[in-house]
Amino acid sequence: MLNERSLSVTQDCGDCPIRHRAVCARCESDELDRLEEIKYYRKFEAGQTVIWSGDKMDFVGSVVSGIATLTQTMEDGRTQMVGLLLPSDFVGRPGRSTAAYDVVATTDLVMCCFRKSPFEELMGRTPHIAQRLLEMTLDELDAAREWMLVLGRKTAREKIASLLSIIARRDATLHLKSGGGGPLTFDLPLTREAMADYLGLTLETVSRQISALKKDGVITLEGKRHVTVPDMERLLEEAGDDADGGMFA
Amino acid sequence: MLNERSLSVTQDCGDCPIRHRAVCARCESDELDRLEEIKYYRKFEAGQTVIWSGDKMDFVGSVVSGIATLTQTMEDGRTQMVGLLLPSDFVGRPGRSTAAYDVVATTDLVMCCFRKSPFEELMGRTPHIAQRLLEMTLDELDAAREWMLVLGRKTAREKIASLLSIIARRDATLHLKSGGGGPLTFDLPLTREAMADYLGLTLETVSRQISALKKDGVITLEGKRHVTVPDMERLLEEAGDDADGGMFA
DNA sequence: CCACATTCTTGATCTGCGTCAAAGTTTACG
DNA sequence: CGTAAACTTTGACGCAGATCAAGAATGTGG
Repeated sequence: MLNERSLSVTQDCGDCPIRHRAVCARCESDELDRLEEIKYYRKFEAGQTVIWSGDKMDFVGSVVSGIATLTQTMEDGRTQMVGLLLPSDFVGRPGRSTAAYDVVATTDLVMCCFRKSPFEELMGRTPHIAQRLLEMTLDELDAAREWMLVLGRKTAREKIASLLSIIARRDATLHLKSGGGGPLTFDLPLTREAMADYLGLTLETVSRQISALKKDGVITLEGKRHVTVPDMERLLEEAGDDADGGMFA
Repeated sequence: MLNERSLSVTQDCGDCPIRHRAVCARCESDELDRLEEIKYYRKFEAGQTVIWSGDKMDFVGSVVSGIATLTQTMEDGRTQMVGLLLPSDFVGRPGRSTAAYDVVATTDLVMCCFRKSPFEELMGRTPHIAQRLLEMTLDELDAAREWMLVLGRKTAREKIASLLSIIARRDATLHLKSGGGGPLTFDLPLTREAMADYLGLTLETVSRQISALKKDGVITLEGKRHVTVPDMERLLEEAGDDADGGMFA
């Protein structure tokens, strides 16, 4: 999910997504990569569903490129996004055989998968992998809890600002831009509806609040998706975090 | 946090909370228990703060008895509970030295703690512990995501019903009551305000919705805290989950 | 280049929940 | 046992965000 640690792993991983440093960054071994026989790629087009909640899931894997979402849906159709999967993020859990969420590709997506049972075996033999996975899972747990605050207590405007902050920060990390005061620029990888599902809002409210932030000079829009943030501090204030501490401490 | 797996561990643990089966349920070893020199108990009274967000945290540990909450607070005082710690639940994370949340005892609380660095060392040597911790963390992540749906998409009434369902189910598990149609009975371990903080509501709304559920015969109240659920299916419907599947599938 | 589907914006109106206020109930303590 | 503190309930009212509705912008395939 969206958080700094898993992103810095992406950096580690460099342009070599095949070697699973995301999972095995700390150990010098390449055991995972030797497991050619249980490793395979899967490609998805934007909009395709990777797996449905409740389906049998006989693999685990990580995102190589593209973006996927994890969503939960109630019978009456209300949906809540519970995670955003970025390159290097891991999906699936050892010890469970069915998917707990719908996983949907929002952009074209490449995943690198391992058949589950050999992976589990490997994990039993290789303490580093379990430890690395634990670390990543703890990061995701922190991100999920961060998001609980956003969902439970923030206003619509703050929610939008929080999401934009996170995306801006991710992009800054991915592209190694300076953290200093200069303007930041990025593309929204999500439709208004997907943003609404992430934020627990309606797409109309998302649209209105983005317009409001634009009107107030917090952001600039070029087209519907390309965002410029002239002053990151300002955006963080709008998000309800203190400028330096808080969410990104 | 509140979920079935960590609770069933409490069962495993029986009345022997000192042996950390919660962490080490699968392995036959008792390594953790041999580490007397790094293990110590801490007791807290209801209302006491175990640790403040941002404080240095040089221990990890699990709850032996009582209940604690994890909360996040914004500068302006808005607070969101992000986790409920029940007996056998684990606090603290290997690899991080400061607390990410306020941890507060809501009842009298006993925790069994380990100094962090020896624990981490042990974890490095003992794959089962890392694996068990991973499993517990994944359960917590699922619970957190479950809660994101509650916070983002459910109505006040559904939120209350969801919380009551979870508490009822936990109690049923702890006391090994039958899952069948009979009435369930339990005490609320939280004030209205704490419930509000968990649900992203105000305490007034919590109070009103509890009154409404009482009026509609979904629950019965004796005093302010003792709840009877005549028909669990009904409560689950009110929570917006299908009666059998959904949240507790 | 045009038709048609998506996605997005904006407006008008409605409503669930928050806010403010007051009083009732339970618990704790001197 | 009596008084204060903490917790809970209930009411009146307002507002943030949902809902309903209509277009505008953008993209896509023929």
